[in-house]
Amino acid sequence: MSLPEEHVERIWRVVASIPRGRVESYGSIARRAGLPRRARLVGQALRQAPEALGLPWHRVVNAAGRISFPEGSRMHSLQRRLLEEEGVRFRGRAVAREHRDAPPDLDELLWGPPSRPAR
DNA sequence: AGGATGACAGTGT
DNA sequence: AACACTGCCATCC
Repeated sequence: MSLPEEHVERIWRVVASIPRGRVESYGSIARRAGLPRRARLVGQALRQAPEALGLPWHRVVNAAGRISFPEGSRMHSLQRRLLEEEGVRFRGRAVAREHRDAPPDLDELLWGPPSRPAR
């Protein structure tokens, strides 16, 4: 089986939509691309992304908020530098919470999205 | 053909 | 917080 070009492009689009100064996890990106539970595909799609696209690949971190390249590797330091350059701060090895995707709160889980029309 | 390998994640301890 | 284990799936020997 190969990774359908269609999937790859949806992933690229989602990554392109991550605003400056914020980060998003592989899993979250996969979900938003309509590929739930397939976080690994995000990494693969990113790996084969042409440089010319100018994707903000550095805004993609793992679920723990940490950079997935090995510590001390070139890619790791590059990613960290790019993030810090756009104002992202770290707490230890993880991106500070203020830059991560907002966790769904209990109210929303129980009551559903606020956009639902009131009776 | 089949096992190892990842730019991962969820759950359990 | 750090492991260990399992699910995941395209790629690469």
